[in-house]
Amino acid sequence: MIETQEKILATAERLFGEQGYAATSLRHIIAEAGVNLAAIHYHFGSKEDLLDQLVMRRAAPVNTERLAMLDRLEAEPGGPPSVEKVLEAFLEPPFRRISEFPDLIKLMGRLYGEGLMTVIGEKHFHNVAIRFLAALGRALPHLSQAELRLRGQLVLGAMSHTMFYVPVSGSKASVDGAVLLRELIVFLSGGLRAPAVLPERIEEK
Amino acid sequence: MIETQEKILATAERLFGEQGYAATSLRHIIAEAGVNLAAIHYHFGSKEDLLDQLVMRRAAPVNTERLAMLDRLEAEPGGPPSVEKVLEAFLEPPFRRISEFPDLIKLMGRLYGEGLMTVIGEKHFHNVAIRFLAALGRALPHLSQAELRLRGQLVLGAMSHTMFYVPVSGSKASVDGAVLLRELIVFLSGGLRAPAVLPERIEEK
DNA sequence: GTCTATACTGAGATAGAC
DNA sequence: GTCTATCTCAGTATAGAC
Repeated sequence: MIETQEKILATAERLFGEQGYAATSLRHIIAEAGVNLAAIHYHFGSKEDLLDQLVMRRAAPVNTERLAMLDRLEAEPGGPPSVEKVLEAFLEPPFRRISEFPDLIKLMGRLYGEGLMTVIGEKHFHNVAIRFLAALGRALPHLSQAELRLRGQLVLGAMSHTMFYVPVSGSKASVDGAVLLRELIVFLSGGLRAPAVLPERIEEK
Repeated sequence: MIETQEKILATAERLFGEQGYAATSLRHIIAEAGVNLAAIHYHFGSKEDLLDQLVMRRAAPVNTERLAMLDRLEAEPGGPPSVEKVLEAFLEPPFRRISEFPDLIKLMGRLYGEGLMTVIGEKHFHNVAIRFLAALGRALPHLSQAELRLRGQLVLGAMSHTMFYVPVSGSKASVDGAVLLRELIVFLSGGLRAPAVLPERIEEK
């Protein structure tokens, strides 16, 4: 069946989001999906490859949107776009999807800490990171390259932690995705605009 | 031997920090420590309990220092301590130890994403979080309780991501712990001081 | 091309001998 | 306190049925 792949993807997406990648066994996935264990390896190769395809199925359109929004911003006259605009182009596409794919968003947040985002991220997000870091640099000329990269990591940290930890549609204090987005943009642009503290260049490579 | 416990703790601390908790097997630990597999379960109960004890052995003095620094700040005359001072009391104790325990610091950063900090954190860090959130609230009277908690999460996200990702004594662009500390304080206080965006109270509980 | 049955290796955990 | 043997369950690999 061609539906086997889809059943595996949908079930794995849900279980990974609910329990995390490491805590979810392939046998749990196949039990809930009603497929055979070997079907996963036939269609996806390995557990890690399943995760990769699962993440990229949702993340690819997000990255396309991010770059399109950045393109539009940079085509506007009046100098380089502001920090807030750049952050919005980066954060709005994922956070708009929180209500539609809450488990997937939470999973993405998890992956940073599970150390898996290093692998997946390097493969699929590198060009996005380059583009946005450059745009941030033009909006923040007072920062050196080294300090800009450092602060870019802080942005990623706050973003991924938000995706994972903040209850978005859960039981307790649920927070709207749009509210989270505004909060992140205000907080992070405040941090990015702070004065430079690295007076000179950090040792490179 | 009483040294068995210590050998296990030291080896596990190193391996967990290098490879992460999930990726490190007990059999790998015992091989490098030169002890028997069952010794881990005898002395620590389980892999997760080993992690717990290992983390708290280093984190307990850090938390004691944090609270002592906060006590001193709040005893000073002249109104509530500034955001920067509160952040320094929270961040300086762990970041000062980066050169001494780089693996442990990296491990702590990992744990947030591996979902294990929720368990360990709730048990051992709750009182610290309460105290520092209250101190931040007094320094930031323009924020509602809900927005304060939200921004507190962003602080934790940036901090843990920094502990995990930023190369501190590694191969590439190594960054000094003191530099990271200053960068974090400047960035996070800039974010925390940003204007409020939640006009009213968020649905509670 | 798809899927199933089964086996292999390595994981954490535990009971019991010493 | 320590160690051997063993249990269950994980991810993976493959032979072969449809």
